[in-house]
Amino acid sequence: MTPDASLLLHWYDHHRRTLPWRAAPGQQADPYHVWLSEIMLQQTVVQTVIPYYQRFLARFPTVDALAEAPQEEVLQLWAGLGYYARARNLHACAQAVHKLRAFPRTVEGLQTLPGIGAYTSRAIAAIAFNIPTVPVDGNVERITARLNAVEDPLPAARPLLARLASHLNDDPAAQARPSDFAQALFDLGASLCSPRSPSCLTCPWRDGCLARARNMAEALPARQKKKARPTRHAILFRVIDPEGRVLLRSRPPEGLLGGTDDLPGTPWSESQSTPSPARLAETAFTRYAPLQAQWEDCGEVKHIFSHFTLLVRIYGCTIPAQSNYPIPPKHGRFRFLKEAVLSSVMKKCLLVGDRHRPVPG
DNA sequence: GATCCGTGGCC
DNA sequence: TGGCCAAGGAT
Repeated sequence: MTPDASLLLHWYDHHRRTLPWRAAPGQQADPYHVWLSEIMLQQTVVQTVIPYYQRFLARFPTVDALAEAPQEEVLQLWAGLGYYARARNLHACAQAVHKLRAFPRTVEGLQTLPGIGAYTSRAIAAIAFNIPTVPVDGNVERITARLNAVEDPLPAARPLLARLASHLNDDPAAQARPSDFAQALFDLGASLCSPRSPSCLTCPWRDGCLARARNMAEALPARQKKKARPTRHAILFRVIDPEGRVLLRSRPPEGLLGGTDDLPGTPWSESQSTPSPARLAETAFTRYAPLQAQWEDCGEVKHIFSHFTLLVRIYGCTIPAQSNYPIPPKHGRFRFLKEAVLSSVMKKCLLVGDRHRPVPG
């Protein structure tokens, strides 16, 4: 069914959330602001994004400023947000837009840019350029699954939900305010039509909603069961120099935590092929330690990634002043914390325990 | 279609 | 505690 768009827009006019990247009512949003926020919001909640968004905008007021910045600085500002390919693509996209002199104003044109896919292209087109299109994110999938009582599990139901969602735009009232309509869908999904305990009683679309009629809103959309997360183990070494710097490597530019810095140590092995902890430690000290030292156990860090759990044992040592310990470059170089690009997992690894810690920065 | 790719909050 | 989920994209 196609619900009444004017009911949703009326609700939105009274319950609209104020967000840093949103234009004031009746105003046109800045495409740069919309794009930057949408990239950050991919798989990331609003409250996490807000401080990052503010820092980015303060440092890079325009897309050209972002394009001209060194990638290292972009990554540093991004550090902690996760999915670091987004930062790489963000930078590449800024440079492409800089060359084009402006953001493309069509869904197809936007989608040719790095980091902009089916969802983000439509979000920018609708919000920044007022083009009548429905961006289908997790919110819109959930709303659509409930309106139509679609019981097929995600992700297989995705094409069906996208097709159904596109019909939300059939209502001329939606096409009259594409930017507001898209954002109204997000606000509805974030507040009333939430994943758990949806507030159907006050929903502007309660009357036509099949899931509500069948009392199954909370159970939708169904999802395919995810397979269990394996555990990987590693031993990492925290070497502090007399100035309080820490020995850090640069990770390869692509792949897991691409472009961030990390502590030297063993590979992050699968638990299957992992020898006993004692054996792993022995191998670590002889094969992977950056130097021979009296290693002190600084503790364990557990970190959950999207597709595996990491258990890290940290061993630390502090190099005495006026001494010379040659360290092969493959183990990294000494850096102050503020010079480093630190993922959340590495921040944990640097802070655990109370000895052999780098100076705060 | 399936997999890889972070992080933090919630119950 | 552990599983779930969030304004997805690239390969």
